[in-house]
Amino acid sequence: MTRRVADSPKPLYQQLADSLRAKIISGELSPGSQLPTEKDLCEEFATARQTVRHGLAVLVNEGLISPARPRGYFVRRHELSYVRPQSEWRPQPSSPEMDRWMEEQTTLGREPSQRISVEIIQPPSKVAERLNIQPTSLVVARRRVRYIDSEPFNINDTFYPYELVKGSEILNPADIARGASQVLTELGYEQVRATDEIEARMPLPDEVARLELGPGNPVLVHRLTGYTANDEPVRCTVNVLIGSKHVVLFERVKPGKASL
Amino acid sequence: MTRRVADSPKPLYQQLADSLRAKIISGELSPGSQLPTEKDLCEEFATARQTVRHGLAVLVNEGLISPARPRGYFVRRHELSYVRPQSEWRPQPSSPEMDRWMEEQTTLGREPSQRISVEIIQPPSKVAERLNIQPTSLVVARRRVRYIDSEPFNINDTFYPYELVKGSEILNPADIARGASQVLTELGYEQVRATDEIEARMPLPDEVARLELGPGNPVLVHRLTGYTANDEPVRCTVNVLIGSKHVVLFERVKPGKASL
DNA sequence: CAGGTGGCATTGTCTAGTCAATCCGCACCA
DNA sequence: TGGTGCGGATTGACTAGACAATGCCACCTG
Repeated sequence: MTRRVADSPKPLYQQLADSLRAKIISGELSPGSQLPTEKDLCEEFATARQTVRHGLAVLVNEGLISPARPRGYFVRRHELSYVRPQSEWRPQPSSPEMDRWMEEQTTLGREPSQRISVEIIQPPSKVAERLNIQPTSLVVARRRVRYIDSEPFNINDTFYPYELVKGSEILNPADIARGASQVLTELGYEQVRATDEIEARMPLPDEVARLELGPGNPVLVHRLTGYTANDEPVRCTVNVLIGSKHVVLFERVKPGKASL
Repeated sequence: MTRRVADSPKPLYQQLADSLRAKIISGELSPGSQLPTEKDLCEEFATARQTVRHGLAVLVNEGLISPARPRGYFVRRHELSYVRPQSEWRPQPSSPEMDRWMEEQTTLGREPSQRISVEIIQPPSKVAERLNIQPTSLVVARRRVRYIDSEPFNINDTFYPYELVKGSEILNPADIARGASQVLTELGYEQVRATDEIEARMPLPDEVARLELGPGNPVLVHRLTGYTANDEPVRCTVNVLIGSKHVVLFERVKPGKASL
């Protein structure tokens, strides 16, 4: 038997999703609060459990709620941190122990940590294009997963043409306090120009694994290519940021106008 | 009866999703091609239709496939257009008939169109913050939905403090060929500085409606605030870009280094 | 040949159940 | 007092069906 009326074209699971979504957006159900259980919703909407689950799945995939088995469904929290790509040109961090990101997060009262690994590989095609090299030539991939309060925060993979950085500190899978771009400068490849490409998509399986993501969690992909004064690309960084945790911020001044 | 073996902890619907996802990523199933029907997959995986549908739903929500009822499921295409926020400082468009975006798209051989509406409202809280005004004061909201080849492409809503622009051309819900920021300059509020904030999230219901989005389609939100030489905010633009169709591009030069 | 029309394959919605997995708290025992 | 184990509530996985809705295509009709 179908409980849908001819006049109401919307399927029941959509009505359920709409109803709960409205409560979440209006704030009636605030972040962190618990939703009614599936059983309760079955009774409220006089329907089978599968239909209720279908409606809840819609909201899960919209990133609005997440199930915490077997405690129930909860409204998700969204706390955004700013990412400022331009800050890489700023003065060096004061502490020689930590890189810029670690220092920033510590200042904000969080507990940052990161896992670094280094590989020598053939570059992914998008990276090869941006570094202007053959896909068969070698690059050094410096891969980082960064954590805050032991929760995954973002992925930060930087690719350098192998010929440029061989034998340098960059091959060492440890923190480089003064920054990898400082090392590049010392090697004679100062990065004076950069392009930033930013896109949004759903994560790939390996990203899901590395960032421990569930459904309804898009990622912000920030691809940064750095060039020398001769317009030679020296590095390509691929940042994969969890959408619900990051905002990327740029500041621009009209050409010809005095900057601050 | 459960067909899951004790050794294989993955549920069947995940195995199905993994199997098809691998074929899509490897290219065995190329963009635009059709997947096996639900019935075929039921036989292949020896399972009930609901389980197959569950597996397919995973891929739909990952943005990899989309169902075209009743023809079957197809691998989604992703074609990205570049968005360059910095180009607003560039010389004016040559044609007096079209604004910059329309002209760019026409040059690329596409058929752009847009729907413009203007309202005078109280600003959303995020906009009020950025314009540094009370949430109860009035703003002019110039709303645009842009289409390419009659498919929705992005949303482009700009908010101006009402006091700044009242009586001007900006209240007119039509194309402003020389650009709205030129009008602001003529009114004595030249925008010489801007900040860009970019985030990724799943779309809200009104965005789903305006952009005709299905599941698995994250959006890129680009929030642009423009300031005068006195650091007064003069406008706040909220661009909602369909993730699978846009890349935002910035170019930077290290301070103190000569630009091109 | 143009236009309608009906059948068919396919996906969409929904039911009513079973059994598994997980976490939490409470009762019980040492 | 402190662990320890058990049970209950809840979500997760899956089955085997029914009927609706949609778009396409082949066929019939004028």
